[in-house]
Amino acid sequence: MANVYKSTLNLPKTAFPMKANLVQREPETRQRWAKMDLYGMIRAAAHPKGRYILHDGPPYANGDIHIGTAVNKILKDIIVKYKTMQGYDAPFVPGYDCHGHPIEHAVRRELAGKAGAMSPVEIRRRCEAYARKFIGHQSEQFQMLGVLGRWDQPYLTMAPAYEQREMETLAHLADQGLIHRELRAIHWCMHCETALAEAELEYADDEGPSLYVLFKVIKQNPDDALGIAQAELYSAPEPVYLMIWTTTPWTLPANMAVAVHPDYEYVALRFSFRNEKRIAIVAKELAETVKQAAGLSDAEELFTIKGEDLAKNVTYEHPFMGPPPGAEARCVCADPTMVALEEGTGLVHSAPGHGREDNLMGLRFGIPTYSPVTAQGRMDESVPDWIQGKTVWEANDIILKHLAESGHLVASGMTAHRYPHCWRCREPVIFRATEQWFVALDKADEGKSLRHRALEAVGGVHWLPAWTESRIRAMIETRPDWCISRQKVWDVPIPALYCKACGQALLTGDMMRAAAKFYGRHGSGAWYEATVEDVFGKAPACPNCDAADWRMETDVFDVWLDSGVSWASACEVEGFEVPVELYIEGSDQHRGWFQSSLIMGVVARGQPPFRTCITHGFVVDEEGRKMSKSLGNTVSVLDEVKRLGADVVRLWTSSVDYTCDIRASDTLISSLQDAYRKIRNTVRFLVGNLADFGAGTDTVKPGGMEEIDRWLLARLQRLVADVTAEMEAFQFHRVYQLVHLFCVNDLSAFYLDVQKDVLYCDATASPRRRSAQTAMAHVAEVLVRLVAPVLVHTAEEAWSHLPAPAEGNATLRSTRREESVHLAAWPQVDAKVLDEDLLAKWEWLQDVRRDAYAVLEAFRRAGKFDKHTETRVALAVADAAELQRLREVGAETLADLLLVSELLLVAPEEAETLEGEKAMGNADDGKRLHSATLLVQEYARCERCWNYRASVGEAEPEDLCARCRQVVAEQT
RNA sequence: GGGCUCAUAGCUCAGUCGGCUAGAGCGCGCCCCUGAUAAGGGCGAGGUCGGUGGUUCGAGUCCACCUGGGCCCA
Repeated sequence: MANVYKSTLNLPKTAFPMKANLVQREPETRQRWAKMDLYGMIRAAAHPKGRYILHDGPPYANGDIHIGTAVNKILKDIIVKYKTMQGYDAPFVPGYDCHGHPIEHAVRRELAGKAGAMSPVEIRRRCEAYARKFIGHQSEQFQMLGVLGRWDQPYLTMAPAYEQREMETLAHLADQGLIHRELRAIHWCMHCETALAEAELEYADDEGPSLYVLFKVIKQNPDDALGIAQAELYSAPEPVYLMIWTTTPWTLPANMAVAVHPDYEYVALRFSFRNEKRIAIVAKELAETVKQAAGLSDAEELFTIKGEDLAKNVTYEHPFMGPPPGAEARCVCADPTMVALEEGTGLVHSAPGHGREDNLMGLRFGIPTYSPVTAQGRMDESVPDWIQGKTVWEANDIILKHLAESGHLVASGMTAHRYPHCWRCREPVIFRATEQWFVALDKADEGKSLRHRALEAVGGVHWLPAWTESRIRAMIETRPDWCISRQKVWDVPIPALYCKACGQALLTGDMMRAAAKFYGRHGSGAWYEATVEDVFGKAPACPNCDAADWRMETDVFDVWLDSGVSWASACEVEGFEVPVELYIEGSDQHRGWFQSSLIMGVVARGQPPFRTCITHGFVVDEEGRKMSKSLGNTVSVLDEVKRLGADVVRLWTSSVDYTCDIRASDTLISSLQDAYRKIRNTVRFLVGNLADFGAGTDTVKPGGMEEIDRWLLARLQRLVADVTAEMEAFQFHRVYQLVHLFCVNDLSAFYLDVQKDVLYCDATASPRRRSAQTAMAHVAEVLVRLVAPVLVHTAEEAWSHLPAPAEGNATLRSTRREESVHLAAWPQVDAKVLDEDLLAKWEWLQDVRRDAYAVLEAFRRAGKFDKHTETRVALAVADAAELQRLREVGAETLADLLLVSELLLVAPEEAETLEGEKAMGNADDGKRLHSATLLVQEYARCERCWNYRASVGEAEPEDLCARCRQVVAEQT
C-alpha cells in the first residue's frame, strides 16, 4: 500500500552502492590512482614528521605470489599507508631477489642438455630474462592487492648499480680479514654440483641403511698400555673390536677416527661370531639395545672401561682402507659433543670429510679432512678399486656386502631418518669437503669477533614480538661460519684470483672495490669474458711467489649476500638513512634476511640496518598445518582476490594476529565478507543520511548539539585514540575488532537505530536533525580514514561520496577534501570532545536499554506486539538511586532510546497498581530492572512516522502526530 | 633429536598484578521489521580455557611434564 506521506520523509539517498562489486570496481580505482599518479602525489605532499622507511625484503623472482607473500606485502602496505597519513614521508620501494640457484636451476632444466655447451654469459642472459618475466608477474599481482609503491622502479639485486654497491659493501669483509678459504665439509648437491647453504636445504623423511660395523683394535703389549684400565683390553685372548653404528656406509672409506664420550662407561661384550668368539666395545647404557639390534644372543659382559681411558692411545684397523691419509693411525678420541645415548653404540664413526660435527672434531684433534668423493658424488681413485668410480649410493650397497664378507658387519637393516635434500632438485645431499670461501664468525685477531659484534648489535634493535630477540640471538650464537661461495654462474662472481704458479688464492678489499667499479659499468656477468687487466688494471704480484700469472675465480657469491646488503644497495643509494625504521618478514628470515642483513650491517657500518624488526608467522591451513601442494591444502591468493576482492583479503589479513601462525582457507577468508559488508553499509547509511547536509551551512556548533550526538563524537574520539594506539603497536587485528565493534554496536544497533526517527521524520533542517547530521558527517569522515590503510579501495570509494566539508568547520579536522583518502591526514584525538563522564553515562544507558530489551522480548515472543514503537511500557526499577538517575535522564529520552511510544518509570510498588501485562525482570541477576509492564496502547498511530502519539487526531490531518503535522505543513 | 614458539565457544580475538559465575563480534538457532532491503533490529544456545600433575585459601593466568601444530636447525 503506497503511503501518501512517504515522499515527505528524509530517507537515505546516496550514489555509494550497497553492493561492493569489488572485483570490477577495484581495478577501476587503481587505474584512477595510476592516472593521477597517486604515489607521486603522496611523495610530493608535505611530510611534517620526516621520513619513515619500511625497507621491503625482496621476494625471490620466481613463480607467482602466494598467500604468504601476499600477507607480507599487505602488512607492509598497511603500515606505509598509516605512516603516510600520520604525516611521514614513507616511500615504498619494492625489491626482487633475482640471482641464485633456483632460477639457474630452472633455466638449466629448460635448456636440458644444451646448457653444457653454453657460456656462463649466455646462461646468465637467460636467467636474467627469466627473473624479469616473474618480476613483471609479481609486480602486477602485488598491485592487484592494492599495494602502493614505486612499482615502475623496483630495486633489483641483479642491476649493475646494485651489484656495484654490493661489492663495495662486501669489500669491508675482506678489509677486516674475515674472508678466508678453507677445506670444509659442507652440504653438497652432487646433482647440481654445488655447495648448498642451510637455507637451501629441505629435510624430508627418508629411509636409509643402518649397520653395525666392527673396527679391530690394534693390540698392544698390556704392559705398555696406559693405566690399569686398558690392561684388560689387550690381555683378552679374543680379538677386540670397536662397534660403531652408521647410516651412511659410503662415508666409511673416509673414516679417520672413532669418538667416545669421556664420561660414559663402556662395556666389553663377548659373543659368538662366525664360529669364533669376539669381543666388542659398546657403551654400557646401550649394551642391551645393541645386543637386541645386532642379535648377539649369547653376549656376556666381560669388563667395563671408561670413555676417557678408551681414548688413551687406542688405535684400530680400518676394515678395508690402508693407513689414514695424512695421519699415522686411526685412534679413539674423547669428544663429548659427538656422542649421545639416543641411538647407535656410543662409539661414533668420524669422517671429517663428510660431516659437519666430524669436521669440527677433526679441527679440534688435528685430524686431516679426507674426502674421497668427487663433485659428481663418485668415489675417487684413492679408495680400493672395487668402489672406485661408484656413486655414493652404489657404494652403500657394495661396502655393505664387502663388510659382510670380510666379517666386519654385525648386523644391518633399514632405518627411517630425516635427511637433507637440495631445495631445487629434491635430490638427497651429502657432506663433502671442498675448498670454499667463508666468512669467519669467530676470528678475533684484534678486537671482537664478528659473532660477538653481531650479538651486541642484536640488543640495539626493537624486536617484535619480543621473544624473537632470543631466537635470533641463539641462532647467531650457534651458526657455523658463513660459506659464501657457490659453484654456479647466476650470481655475483667472486673477484678472486689464483696464482697459476703456486696456487695461492687472492681476494682483497681493493680487488673487490676494483671489481665493484667493473661490475657497475658492465654488469657482473662481464667477469666471465674479462681479463685480469680488464677488471684490476694491472695484474697484482702473488704475495706468496711473486708471480703475476693468474687464473680467475669461477665461483659466485651466495645469494644471501645480495639481499643482505640491500640496506646499502637499495636504501643508501636512494638517500634513505640507515638504519631504516622497519624490516618486517616471516619467521624464516631469522636465519635468512634478518641475519644476513644484520651481519653485513655490523661489518660495513658497525650497526644493524634496522631499528625495528617485526616477525610474522606462516600461513597454514584451516587445521593449522603447513600448506603444501601435495596435501592440496593451499589457498590461491590470486583466486581469492578474483573471487572476493582485494579489500576482503586485506581485511582478513588485518583481522588475524600475525605474530603466530595464520590459518587460511576459502571459508576463513570468505567469512570476512560479512564484516566487510557491515562496515561498508554502516558508512553507506551515514553517507545516505547526509545527502541534504551542507557542512558549511548546516553544521551545528558543539554547544548546540543534542547529548546523544555529543556522546557519539566522544565515542568517536575514544575510537580514534584506541585505534591509533593499536596502529602504533602494529596490532592490526585489534584495530579490526575496534572498528567492527564500533560499527556493529555503537552505530548500527544503537545510535543509528535510535536516530532514524529524527533523521527520517523531523523537518529536513530541524536543529536536532542537523545536530545528528553534524555528528554523523564527522563520524563518516573519520571512520573512512581509520579504515583507509586496510580497505584501500573501499575507503577511496566512500571518500568520494562524503559530503563536501566546510571551510573552518570546527568538527572536521581537515577543511580540504583531498583527491584521495590516502592523501588525507590520520584523525587526531580531540581531547575536548573526549568526555569520559559522557561516555560512562551513555554506556550505562546502553546497558539499561539492553536490559529492557531482554524483558520486552518476552512480550514479543508471547505475540503481544511486533514492533517496539507499538508499545507503551512501564519500567519498575527496584533500586531507588537507579530510578532517580533514570528520572533525571527523563522518561521521554528513554522512550526514544528504547524506540517505544511511551515510557513510564515507576517504583515496584507502583507497578502493582498499573493495568496491563507484566513481565518480570530478574532483580537478582544483576540487572537493573525489576519488572516491565506492557500498558494498554491508548494512542493512535501516526501514518507518517508510525509512532503512537497522544497528539494523533488532535487536528487536521487526523492521521498525523503534532510533529509530523507541522513538518508536512511547512513543506507545502 | 635440539632451539624458539603457539593452543581460550564453530571462526577471529579479549581476558592487566593469580580473585571469573571466563567476555566480545561474527557464524548458528528462533523471532521482529519491510522507510539502510542481495539491508536493519531483538533474544538465545554455544567453553572441562589442548591434557596431566603441582604451588596456592583461590589457577585460563604461575611451575613441571605430556600431546598436537608452526618456524629454524641437526
